[in-house]
Amino acid sequence: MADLGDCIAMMDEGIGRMHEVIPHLPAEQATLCRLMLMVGARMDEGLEETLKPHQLNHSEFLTLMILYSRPDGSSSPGELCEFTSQGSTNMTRIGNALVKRGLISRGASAEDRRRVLIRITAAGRRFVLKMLPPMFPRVEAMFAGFSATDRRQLSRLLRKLAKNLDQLDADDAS
Amino acid sequence: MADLGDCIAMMDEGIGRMHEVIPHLPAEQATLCRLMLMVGARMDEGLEETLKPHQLNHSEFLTLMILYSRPDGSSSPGELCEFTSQGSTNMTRIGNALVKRGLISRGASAEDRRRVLIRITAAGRRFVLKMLPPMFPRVEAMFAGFSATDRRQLSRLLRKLAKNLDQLDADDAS
DNA sequence: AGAATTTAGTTCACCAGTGAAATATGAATT
DNA sequence: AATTCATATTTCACTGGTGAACTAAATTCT
Repeated sequence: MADLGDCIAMMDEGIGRMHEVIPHLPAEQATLCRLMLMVGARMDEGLEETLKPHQLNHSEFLTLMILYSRPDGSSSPGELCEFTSQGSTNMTRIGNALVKRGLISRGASAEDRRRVLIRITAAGRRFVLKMLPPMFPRVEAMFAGFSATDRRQLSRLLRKLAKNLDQLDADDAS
Repeated sequence: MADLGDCIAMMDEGIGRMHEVIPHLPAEQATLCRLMLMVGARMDEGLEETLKPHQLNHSEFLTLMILYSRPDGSSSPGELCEFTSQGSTNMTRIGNALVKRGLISRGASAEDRRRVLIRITAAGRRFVLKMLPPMFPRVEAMFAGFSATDRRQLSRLLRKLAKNLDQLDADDAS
């Protein structure tokens, strides 16, 4: 796998040269944009790699974590789609996969029988409790050398960025 | 498309509840991790959306931009793989697509005939110069409300995070 | 020089995810 | 009761990307 540092160096040079040719290019913002994309993608790859031994992919993992973190351990496909940013087509497949492994159960809701009720099983909970702790050291190592202030700042800036992105999406839609 | 703000609120609650059950969970780092993944993914979606009218996907765009930003406008598949973080298989397909549209040219290298020389064409340059400027407002809007300090901080923190990720990958490999 | 190894790219078969359309069913509105 | 709307699933065709096997050229090692 290529070094992120190298990719970043390449990008800095590249954007620098582009900026000379296209003076009104917002170089600083473009750089931040590319940084986010690169680092985000690399984190995703890392996570996917971590999950592989457990035979899970990112969206299955996320689905399971949402269910686990729910007070009642349950949700509906639609809601899971929303919070995992997955399409319903894919959520059906994710559900199939997790049901087959016995980590979740799927049944019709009592009140509204259009709805499907998805619930994490006892085995699912055990699975999460077993697979999660070994991931902690890696997550901590990612932020090695980050002061408490650094972490607060990063959190603040990412949330601010998220808000701007939501605003952009809202503008597009209208 | 679901609101990022909602997803983030969900995550904050979820990680909070998990933290009660699993006290040694590194909640702050996990939150930062998820924030990066969510915001990164959303930026990726936005970019993909922006590129769709031009019939390009992210990796084709990136490939083209790297070539454009090169002093001599040329590179090799292997090098492009490295900096786009793509596999060679996929780079072959990207090349096919861009050649078919006349945006790049592909030929055997004179010195080393295993190598393939990829070069952006005049049409490719015109294409970039035409499609790029309309993207600037969006990039600027992403960082609306970011002070100069905010931007510097974010850049610093992302680069730091990148360094840690490289370190982790290096450790894994050894 | 000749064999073995390494490097660069391509081809092929596959997987994960998407978007659209069809189906089914229940809920809400009138 | 009929219409409209909401929820979920399935199927199908498609995109983007990957791993494994393969080809060809160059480099290294006797």
